[in-house]
Amino acid sequence: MKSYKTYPAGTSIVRAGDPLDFVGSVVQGVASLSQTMEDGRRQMVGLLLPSDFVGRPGRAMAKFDVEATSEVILCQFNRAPFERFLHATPHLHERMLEMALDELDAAREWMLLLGRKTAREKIASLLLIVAKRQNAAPVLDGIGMVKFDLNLTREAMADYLGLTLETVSRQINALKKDGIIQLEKKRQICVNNIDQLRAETGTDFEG
Amino acid sequence: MKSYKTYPAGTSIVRAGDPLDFVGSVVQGVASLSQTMEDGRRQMVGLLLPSDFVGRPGRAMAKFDVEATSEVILCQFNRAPFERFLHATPHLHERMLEMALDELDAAREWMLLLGRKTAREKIASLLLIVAKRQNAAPVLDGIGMVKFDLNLTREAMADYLGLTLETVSRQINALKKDGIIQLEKKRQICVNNIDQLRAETGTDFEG
DNA sequence: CGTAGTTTTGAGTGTACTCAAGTCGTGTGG
DNA sequence: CCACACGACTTGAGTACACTCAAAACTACG
Repeated sequence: MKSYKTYPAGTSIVRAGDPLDFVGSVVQGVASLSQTMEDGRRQMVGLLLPSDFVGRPGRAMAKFDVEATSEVILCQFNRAPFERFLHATPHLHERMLEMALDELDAAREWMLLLGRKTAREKIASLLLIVAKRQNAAPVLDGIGMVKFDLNLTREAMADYLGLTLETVSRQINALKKDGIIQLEKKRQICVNNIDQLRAETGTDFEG
Repeated sequence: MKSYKTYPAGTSIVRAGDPLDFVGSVVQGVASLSQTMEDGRRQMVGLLLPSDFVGRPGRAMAKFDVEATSEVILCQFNRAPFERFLHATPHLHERMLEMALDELDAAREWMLLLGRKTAREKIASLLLIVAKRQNAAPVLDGIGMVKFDLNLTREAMADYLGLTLETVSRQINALKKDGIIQLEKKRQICVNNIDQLRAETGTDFEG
């Protein structure tokens, strides 16, 4: 019933429309949930980090693509036995409801970003979110200096933010030129002052 | 514990940040769930039609604005007794989980619209969604002629689609000039051929 | 008939897109 | 060890789609 599986970076975990015979959760790595239009336009609709749930109980068909952005370790459960267990454990529904509602809130905040924020605000918001999730404690310190890895290509960021990869590149370099961030190794971001970054997101909390 | 309340069109039902002491569901009318930035930019993150749930069990503070777009009748439950009832009725969690997951899917499809669709595709998608929800059966008939009311101002549509009201107006009139739709009374839409409209959405299913 | 709200239309602008070339970094094979 | 190739990233020039600002037309209502 339960198994661990490793997916190399860049590979597909599930494709939209495929039968989906398992559910699971991310143990390690970064996976993305996305949607693609016939002409190739792509929109990421979720960033799956460790502890995030994959799949939907009660649905046999995948609705979105799931891809391993970095190498991903997934803890998988076969769907049928998992659902029997779910029904035998009423308390679990409550926990899953909590998780679904949290994701729904996050999706709605993302809608504000996609619909109304400028390219610069989108980039700043993404950096702030990733900084928060990867590095929860230091964000709160007084000086506000934070360093973290951004395990996403420019293209993945673009798909997440509803931009082109060129615009992502230009805006990241603009933030760097303005002294908001520093780049050490292309994918490693150093934020000098987290409040300064927050001011660039356009919104107070989240971003 | 349970009561019905009527909100006139254009009034606020809940404001983000306010204490929220009830949950409920829409009985009649159209309400909107939205977020506003300090400088006034606004993004609708949900369209609440009859049968849709309002509020989040377990949270005392509203995270989004809820407004009556048309006159709205809400069936309300006080939060504390509702939550006691929820805990005494484990089966209810399952039902609420289903609803939350459906909303999450809808939110994710909306993210594709906001991030990647053109103004024309956005309008066509909105019209198709409202047509489906208000008028489920006729959408499926052979000829594909559908008539329905669009109880939204141009501004509300703009906030939902991440556009300006001027762009909404221009695109609606463009669809009319191209013979995809007809306008009877500004807010009443007549779709000649639903498949033609679907072709304008950029995606297969939903829109 | 006048006023306020909504919608349409016009003209000009700007942000992000497209297309294209060039640079950097890393891994491979001669 | 260097040459090369490949992918990721950067940078530039030109364009287009949607935005902004402004005015006019339509609607509803007192």
